[in-house]
Amino acid sequence: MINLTVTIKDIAKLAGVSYSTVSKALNNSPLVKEETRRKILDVACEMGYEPNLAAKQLVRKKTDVIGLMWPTIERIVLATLVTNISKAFEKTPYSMILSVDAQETAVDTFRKFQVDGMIVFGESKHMHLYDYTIPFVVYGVSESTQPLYPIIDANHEASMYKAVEHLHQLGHRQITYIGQYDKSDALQIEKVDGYVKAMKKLHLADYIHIVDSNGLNWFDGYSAIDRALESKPTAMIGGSYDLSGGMIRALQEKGFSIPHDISLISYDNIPQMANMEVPMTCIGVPVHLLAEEIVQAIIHQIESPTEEPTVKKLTPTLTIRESTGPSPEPSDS
Amino acid sequence: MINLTVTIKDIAKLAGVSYSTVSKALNNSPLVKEETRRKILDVACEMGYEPNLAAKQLVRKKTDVIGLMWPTIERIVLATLVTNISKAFEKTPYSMILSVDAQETAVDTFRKFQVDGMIVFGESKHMHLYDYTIPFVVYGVSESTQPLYPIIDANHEASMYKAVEHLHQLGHRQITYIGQYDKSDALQIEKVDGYVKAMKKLHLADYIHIVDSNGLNWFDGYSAIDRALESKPTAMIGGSYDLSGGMIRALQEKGFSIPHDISLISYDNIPQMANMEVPMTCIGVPVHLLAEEIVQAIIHQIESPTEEPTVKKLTPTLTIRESTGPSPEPSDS
DNA sequence: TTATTAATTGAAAACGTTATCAAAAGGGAG
DNA sequence: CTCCCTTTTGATAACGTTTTCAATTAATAA
Repeated sequence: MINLTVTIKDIAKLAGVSYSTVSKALNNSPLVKEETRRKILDVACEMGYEPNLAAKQLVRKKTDVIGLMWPTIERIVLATLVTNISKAFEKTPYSMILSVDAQETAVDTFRKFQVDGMIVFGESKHMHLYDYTIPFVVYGVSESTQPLYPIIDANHEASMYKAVEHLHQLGHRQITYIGQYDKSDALQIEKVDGYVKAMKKLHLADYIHIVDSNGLNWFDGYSAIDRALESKPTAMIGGSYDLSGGMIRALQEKGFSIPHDISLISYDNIPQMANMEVPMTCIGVPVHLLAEEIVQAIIHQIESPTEEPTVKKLTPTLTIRESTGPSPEPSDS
Repeated sequence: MINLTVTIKDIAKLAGVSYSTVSKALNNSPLVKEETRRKILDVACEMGYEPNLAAKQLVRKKTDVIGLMWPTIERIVLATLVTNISKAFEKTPYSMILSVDAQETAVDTFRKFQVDGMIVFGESKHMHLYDYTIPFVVYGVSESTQPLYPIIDANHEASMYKAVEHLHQLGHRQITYIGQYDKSDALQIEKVDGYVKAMKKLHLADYIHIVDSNGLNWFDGYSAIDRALESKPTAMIGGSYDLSGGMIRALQEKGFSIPHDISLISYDNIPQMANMEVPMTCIGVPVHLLAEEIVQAIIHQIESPTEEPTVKKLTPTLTIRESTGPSPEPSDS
């Protein structure tokens, strides 16, 4: 049982050494003899010692804490990423705290806490985070030119290419895309563009069919199916997790068997994809890798802050499960 | 612009006073003359002074920070509550940090940060949070006997009564309930029980009709409508926000007009209810009040921790919007 | 005036660490 | 046995606050 009232001095007394030696021992300094280190550690453990973060921070001027700004908590899309980032931090000396406040408030809170760095979801045009001196990285912003801050993002174009390519290799030609086509949402547009480019590259330009789901929720996918079926596709790509859930259900209700009659690939590479009504083949950067990269990026930014900011586009993975199979039609194209 | 390198001593030098006086001035101590206080505050403001939390914490042994444990971040139900709690804290001297880790990890993190208190969502049977010395309150646990820790919860039975009563007054008799009936989920069961009790109390026992939605998502509500219509109801009560969204859509697709043909009340009292396809009449504790109560409870718990823990059941509010109206049938019962 | 009290200010200790040196102990070599 | 060098340990000064109590100043009464 941890006891927060035990200090380094108590340990020193019990171990019969000076408290500066205890400090060194606890920080694995090479300056202390192995034997005494062992003894000190034993005593510390026995007393349930837990270092006082505030005291440490006061002298080190470092908190080993990173703040994650997530003002749009109601939009669940990022929840899985957040938990994965949290887990990724466990393997590092850093811990993470989360703020759900508006960006201005959040950055103030983090400054008060003196976090060593920040992770920012999306971009806020009205804020100049780089005016502050806290290192930060941004996730999920499309920016190809020289950025003002380090950006981590998935390579959506490459994702779409992999999806189309996979279906093409299985003999599919009529591959229909269902997703949101909202010009103000750069991320969605990038997916659509990626789909179009990939189809063209694979000489499937004639088969391009984009169905605007008018949203990214379950029911948007469910109700887009009728329009999608107009092109008599043998395969479909769903633009996001929730969307694909609705698509599966609608197809099954109409008597289609997946993947026998129609193959399905979904965007977003999260573990939940394996637990859907039909285990989903999906593309995208696996969310635990994404988390890992984001964590690495911010730590790098903290520890060598001088470098020029770069955009890091992560290579997506195609995760093949049971929702894709060979095209039912003879591929006589 | 805030400058974290400015200390109390810098201010003292510039203001021509001792740094202990500065400390008092900044803490609004009555021991310092108004005139000097003013001057010090001016200097502090001009220099962009921000107190060092670590130093403060070291001597005060208090952080003014409260930790919120929310391990099931993927279940969005509580997101609105979290943002409201966060906002509620803005009016207090406390700030909030969030941990999405498993309870064991979360409590360790919070201990390290030396939070003054914790808010726990739901209960974890395997953990004895009261073994630790940090004050905490629990939200959303049904427990009527003498609890081991302070509990805040909505009065679900009273909620249901208000809902049924409202519909009854509008002349409705056949009031059908759609919700999850999962025996292992105490909260859902409480709602169903509340509905049954209310119907009986209002002499509507013959009209009781419970439709198990087998879940709490949008589509669960959507697809439960057919079964609900079997009893030819003039009114329905939906067990949660998402559920009600699906119910509205299904009813509209079938050509029912709300509230002309069928009245609808939803459980959960969140602002989003006003923005649905049909602005929803709803019951439940308004989420901002709930947040307020939770915040008050943990602060109380911190500041007078000796009292016996109690269960606080909050009185629900019926918020009437456009989804309820008079029964289309003559109320000749 | 001078003594007495009240209002204001300041000096210094404390909070629990880390970090920097100086001091002590140990180990060879001459 | 002494000297020097290496290893290990310990004193002490920070870090930026709050808090306690002593010291000063101002105000009042005698």
